[in-house]
Amino acid sequence: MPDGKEVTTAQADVWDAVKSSRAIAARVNAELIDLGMLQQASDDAVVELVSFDSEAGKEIYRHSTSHILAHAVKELFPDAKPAIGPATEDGFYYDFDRDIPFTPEDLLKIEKKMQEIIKANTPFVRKDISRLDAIELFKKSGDTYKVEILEGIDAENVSLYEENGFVDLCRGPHIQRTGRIKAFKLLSIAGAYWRGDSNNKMLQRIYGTAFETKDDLKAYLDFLEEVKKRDHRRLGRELDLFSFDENIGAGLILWHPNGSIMRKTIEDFWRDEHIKADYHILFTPHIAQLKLWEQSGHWEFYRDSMYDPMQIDNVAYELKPMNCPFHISIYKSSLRSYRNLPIRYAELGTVYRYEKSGVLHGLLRVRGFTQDDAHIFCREDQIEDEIQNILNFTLFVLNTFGFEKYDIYLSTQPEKFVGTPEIWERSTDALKKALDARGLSYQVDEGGGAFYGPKIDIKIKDALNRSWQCSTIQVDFNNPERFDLGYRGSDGAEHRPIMIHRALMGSLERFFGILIEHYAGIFPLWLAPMQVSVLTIAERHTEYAAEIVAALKSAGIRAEINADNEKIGYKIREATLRKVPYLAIIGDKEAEEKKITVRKRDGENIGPFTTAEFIGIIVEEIKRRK
RNA sequence: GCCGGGAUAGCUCAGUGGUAGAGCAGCUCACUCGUAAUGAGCAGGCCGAGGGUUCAAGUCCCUUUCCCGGCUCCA
Repeated sequence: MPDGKEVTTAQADVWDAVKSSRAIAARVNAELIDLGMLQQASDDAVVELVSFDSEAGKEIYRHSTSHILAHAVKELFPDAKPAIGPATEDGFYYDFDRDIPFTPEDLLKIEKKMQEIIKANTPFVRKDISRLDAIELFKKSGDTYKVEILEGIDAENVSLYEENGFVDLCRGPHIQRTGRIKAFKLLSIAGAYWRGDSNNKMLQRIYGTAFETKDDLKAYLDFLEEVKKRDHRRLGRELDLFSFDENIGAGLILWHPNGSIMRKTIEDFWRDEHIKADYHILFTPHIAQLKLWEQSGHWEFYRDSMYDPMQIDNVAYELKPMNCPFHISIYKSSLRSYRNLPIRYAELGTVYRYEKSGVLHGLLRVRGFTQDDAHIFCREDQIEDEIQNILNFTLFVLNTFGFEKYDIYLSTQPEKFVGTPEIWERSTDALKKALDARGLSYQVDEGGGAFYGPKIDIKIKDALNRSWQCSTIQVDFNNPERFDLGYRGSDGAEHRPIMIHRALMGSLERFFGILIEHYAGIFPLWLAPMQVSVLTIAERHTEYAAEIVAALKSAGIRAEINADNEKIGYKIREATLRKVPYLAIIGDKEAEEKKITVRKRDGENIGPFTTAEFIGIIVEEIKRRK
């Protein structure tokens, strides 16, 4: 039962329970079935009712809505061939093959037709037939995609669901009647390859979502609105942080003054903390000879997303897509002994990758970006300690930027790999131990490691509970081999070091985009591009206000004066829209008492303070980075 | 890269083959004002770029750049 109660299938009891519940389907002996099939369950079966509250329930509910969508499309556009229509995490979609593209107006028509189908409240009827009969049936109706699916199914029998004359191939289960759908909305139209393969035909996908109540649907649509409001591309323009220019090129970012000062703040923090954590900060070139990436193997694997090499003095040069070969070269610039290890090199290294035009997306997917990269060269026996250090360091950095929830994944040896199984086992074990030592729970992605070593990925959750993968820690057995790295051991012999690649933010640009959305542009004081705006009431206050700004600036605070010929309400509004954390308001009272009245971003008034008191408060808050 | 939709003033957008518009922002002037928009005036455009159809193109057609929603991809 949804409430956790289990009952036996004395039919009458079960039906009473179903009637008084919001059940959508049932799970009998762990198998999901239609409610209508409950009668066939044996008396000793364990029955659980599945409602919309469960993932399975949502999926069935939304999948049924997608059937209704297909039914409506079929009625309105008989030339459209249905392909597949599953539920997704927060909705559903259905793919159709049709020569004429659907328009937003079509969507409204389809919604209307769906309402009619729901209102008719006809039952979903399951039919079990042989696979071959089903193929015949769909061949007759010209449903070539269904035929193709059936041809790929490895079973004697399949099930069909029919609802008021509309038949679809489906494993089920479904809701009992179309009237069960209480709230749905079609959201968008997009292209999608048949079976997700870019060699296949492009179909038209209609996205939608469905909920059990109108209120829940509204809450979801409100959430989508909130996502839109926080869109870093929109806030990036509104807060004048960055832009793109058609004349410069797709996926190439222009950092405006406001964005740049924030980036500088982030970079300063990053570099300072790395130096404290015994990393060496590096700078390396943006282009280098192609042979470096031939040697690293990147050219072989990622040629498609690397820019074409350029010929310079008859030598092929390449815009760098990765920083590792440079760090490796620095490692190799001197003989290393076991006493030197670990050596930690860190760089905010800007790399260029040719991303397909269609995937570019604001700051989140670009063609030029800066990795907060580090490479650690260590002995095998140092891996565990190093990973532990990195984990602590990573979580500290993520916390500082306001991310406190994350999912951690450990990826293990894939089918194709370099190195020996023994070293894979030992280092994977070291990663596990490091995670356990920090008391971090994680999921294991079996076989999900890169060919060159196991890795730990950390996905952060933002204020809207959306997941973003930023941090990655990867052990590398490949590059030390390819670049013939060595160190002199205590035994006097030459040994091969292990490399650990690691990024905390991943890409500075992308992380910045995520930060914008996480904070909705309302940045904590230490990051805010303008920290204090000093607003004058009238012209005669300009002089005192300028004194305050000068004092704030000399204390390292980002401050400005707004002595414009405007009313105070206007100035407050203007600064509030720019999300300036503190507004100092200067009028006769303040000028006379040599004090400052302060209005916080949320509208709260504090003070009055002397300039020194106010500076103390601000500096302290900046220091705490909260 | 693929499918679909777009690009008009700094921003948000209207303009269905016949004289390029609005609001906000900007500038000027007046008001010197106490916690989210004072009023008036002015200026602002190669209608993304290139080609074509037409007496006439922001509007129709082709090419191209860039953007948006997805798909595929992401060291």
